[in-house]
Amino acid sequence: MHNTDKLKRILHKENLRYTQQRQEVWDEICSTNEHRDAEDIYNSLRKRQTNVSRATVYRTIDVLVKNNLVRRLDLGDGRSRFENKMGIAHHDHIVCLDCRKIVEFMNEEIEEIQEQVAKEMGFEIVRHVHQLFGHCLDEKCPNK
Amino acid sequence: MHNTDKLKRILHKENLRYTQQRQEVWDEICSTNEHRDAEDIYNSLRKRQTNVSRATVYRTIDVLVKNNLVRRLDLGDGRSRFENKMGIAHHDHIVCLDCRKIVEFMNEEIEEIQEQVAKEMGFEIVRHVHQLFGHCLDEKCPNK
DNA sequence: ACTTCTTTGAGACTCAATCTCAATAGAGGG
DNA sequence: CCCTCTATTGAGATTGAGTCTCAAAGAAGT
Repeated sequence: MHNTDKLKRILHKENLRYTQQRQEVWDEICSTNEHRDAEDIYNSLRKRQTNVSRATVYRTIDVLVKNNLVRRLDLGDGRSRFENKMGIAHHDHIVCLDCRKIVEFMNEEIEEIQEQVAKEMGFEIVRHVHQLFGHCLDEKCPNK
Repeated sequence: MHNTDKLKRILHKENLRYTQQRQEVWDEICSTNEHRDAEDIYNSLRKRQTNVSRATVYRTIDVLVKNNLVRRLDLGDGRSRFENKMGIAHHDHIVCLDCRKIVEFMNEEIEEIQEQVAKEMGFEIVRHVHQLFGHCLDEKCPNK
């Protein structure tokens, strides 16, 4: 995997050292496409005997987010979720209020209009948050 | 002012009592169109000799938000902002990363497309969050 | 006025996230 | 390979927004 190279590159750029712990955190984040919070990631590491402290998990995630290897997701419930961003196209999220399922969506038209709107109002967009909350029509969803 | 009527109506609907403190909090929120957090509102009340406890401020805001008199805004910085919603049309927000200025925007086209997208993905939207973060081109902005 | 039930306030508590600082460990030079 | 110079780590303390507790105060109906 080139996960190691990628990590080494950004650490070097940031004048940070390549350490076992940072590699472990990055590996763990790359291991799934779920939307996990820092505590989940910390627990997954412990479960496989990899002891990285909570502080290091948080610190490493910050570096990864800053360098666009990871995306921070704020769903308004007080803890940040994280998703691996490597080779993943931009998208936003729809969240089911009943089963907490998170689905991704992407609409080029919305992206363009929002860019246009910002321009008209004298802003240069750096990032955006677009989340839809509602009820899914899934059979297995507790609401049905 | 009909602020009193409106408040009394929702308190009655919720089987809650009409109290001086709840009126004070609601009045304070109605007094500006800024996007303030709970602490700001609490401090404003104290400044004008109106002693309402922090707990009551939070509790009252929750009731107001639940009943659509107030909107809760989560800008991802860890504290909720609130805005009076009375007679205010729906809108979303653009935030300047440099001067923290908050500007409102509304685009019917985006609203329609997002509704369409959700439908296609099997969701019924209840609410949404759409925020743009970037740099404003204002002369007075520290970035310039 | 009496009774009942809700609300309030002060401060304790929660929980995610950040900070502290002594001990540990990269990375380059000799 | 060792040494020195820093950066990093981990355990636990701390922060800060928000919530909870519970005794005292206050609505609202009779």
